[in-house]
Amino acid sequence: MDIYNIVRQKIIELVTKRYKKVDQKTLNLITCEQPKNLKFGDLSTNVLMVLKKQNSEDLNDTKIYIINELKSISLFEEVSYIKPGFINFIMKKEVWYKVLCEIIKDINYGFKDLGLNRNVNLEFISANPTGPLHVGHLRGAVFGDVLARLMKKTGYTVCKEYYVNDLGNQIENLYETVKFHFENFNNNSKKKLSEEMYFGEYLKDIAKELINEKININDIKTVKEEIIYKVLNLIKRDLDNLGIIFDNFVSEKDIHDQGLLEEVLAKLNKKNLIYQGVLEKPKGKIDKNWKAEKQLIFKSTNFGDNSDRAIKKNNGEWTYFASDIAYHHNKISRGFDYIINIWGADHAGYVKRVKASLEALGYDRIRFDVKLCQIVNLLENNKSVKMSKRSGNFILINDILKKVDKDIVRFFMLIRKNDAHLDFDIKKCLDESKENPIFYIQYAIARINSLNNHFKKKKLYFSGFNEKSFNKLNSNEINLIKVLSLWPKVIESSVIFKEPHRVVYYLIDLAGAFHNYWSKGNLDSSMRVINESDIELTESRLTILNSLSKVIRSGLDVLAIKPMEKM
RNA sequence: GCUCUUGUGGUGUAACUGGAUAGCAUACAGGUCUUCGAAACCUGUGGUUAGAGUUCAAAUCUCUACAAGAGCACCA
Repeated sequence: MDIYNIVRQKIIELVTKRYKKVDQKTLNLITCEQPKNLKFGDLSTNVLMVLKKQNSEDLNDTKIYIINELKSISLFEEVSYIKPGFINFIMKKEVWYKVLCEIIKDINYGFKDLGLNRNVNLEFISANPTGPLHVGHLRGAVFGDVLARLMKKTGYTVCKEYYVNDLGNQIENLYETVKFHFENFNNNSKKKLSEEMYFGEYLKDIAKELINEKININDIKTVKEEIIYKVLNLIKRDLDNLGIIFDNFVSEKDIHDQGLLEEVLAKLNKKNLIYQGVLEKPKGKIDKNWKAEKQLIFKSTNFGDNSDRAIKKNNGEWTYFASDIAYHHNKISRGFDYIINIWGADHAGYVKRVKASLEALGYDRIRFDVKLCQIVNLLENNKSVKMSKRSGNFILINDILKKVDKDIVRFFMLIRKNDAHLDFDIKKCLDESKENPIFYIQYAIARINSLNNHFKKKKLYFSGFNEKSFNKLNSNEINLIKVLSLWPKVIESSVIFKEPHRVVYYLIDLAGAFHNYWSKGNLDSSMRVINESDIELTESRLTILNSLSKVIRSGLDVLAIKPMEKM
């Protein structure tokens, strides 16, 4: 039961009844929400201000009409009109009783069907299969996983997908590196890895395994496959340790082998969007190696891109972009009508060209959305840890998970909105104090558990929670229900805007509301939850707190974090 | 040069996508445990980069300036 939505629907009904010609756009502007400041009531709507914009006529009659109609639906204690044009409502207490009953009853409280079974392909991480995952992948990993969880719980059919770039120069280099280790494993030659090769002990391990498997290192095709398979297993191990399971891994090589690039090129060619030409020299950084070369080019500027983009290199090989077009084409032909990609912010410049390619292929009905995650700044001992590929200085996810529990890592990855920079401070994660919001949230659950235990120990007996016992509650308790009533909206906006951090912030708020309530008992003993002389009151309070605990658990579950029953 | 992000108290950030007195944490100054868990709570100081515009209403939209970050053939 989303009380705000119920009232909103009612208002929309009233408006359409009175103004037959009112359009959907206007109706969408009508809001019905809990005001930030509760002195304006429990619920507030801007209908009149929205209508005023559309109609020049005097709205006094409308105002009276709407207010009277709303008064008659028996949800409200009071309906009032205030200055700029808000209508504010105060709920009857029994409404909060009903809201509470709903929260108790509904196992999926807060999760509405928003997706209508829409078929979503959610691609994230897609780190190259050249090594285990490192800190740079962490944020996108958690973001994607939690977004998927949210969408699955709200009626979307979600396929979590990982795109494996198992082609190209990097794989050559990977092969060369392993071959190097393979050949130099037992002799103490002083040869060093060359510029292009990959650092990291894991490749020595893989070389050793290949030696043990007695593989022919010059059987390039088989060896490459074997290496990719092994590295991918390292990645899967990391994912597993983070609690992330993918539904599908797609190989770039497969996309090539299936001839999808040719297929896509033919389509674009048919639309006269392909030409042989020379791209302009890029501005910005000066690269001495740059040469003007004739290439096969896609006219992406026709679709809002800043520059046309090469499809084939001068030597006739496909570009990375070409296989990406084919890959997205492949996603759509597999029946997905909603495509979400989660990329690092360094890929921002890539968005336009992929959008352009989809538009060019005529997929304008497909919803395509890219969420960019800003860089994570890893802090250790208050110093920023810089990573670089060349020096082999990588902080692996595995290293982090040795120090910090996965649940805490997940939490901290969502403590900022995706497009804000994120400082990830290992010391703060380990801090078990009020500076650490995850403990603040967990502490609320632990305290509520503790109350339940006390109640049991005292051998008090439940008399059965009902409206009569509910009526013993005061505004402090009702306020907790008001916070709980926001949960459906938090979920909805988290999903619609793809901003899972909202769940985190809500949980902090909710825990705050609880701790505040609890502490009232320190000053005023009548506000202590357990009151042996009034079982009905005690029970009503526990009912609310247990619902609160339930919503916190439900929120933690979205983040895939285990509740701590005791701390 | 161009494109994309982002500018919110001293610091780190949120704001129901345009709503009413901008929320939270930290820092700072005070206060609260013989009693349900003080890993908590309460009170106070302090903020929307600057300027203009649109609007009944702007942190949010538009323009200009300033500042920070990322990207700009091929490679991934």
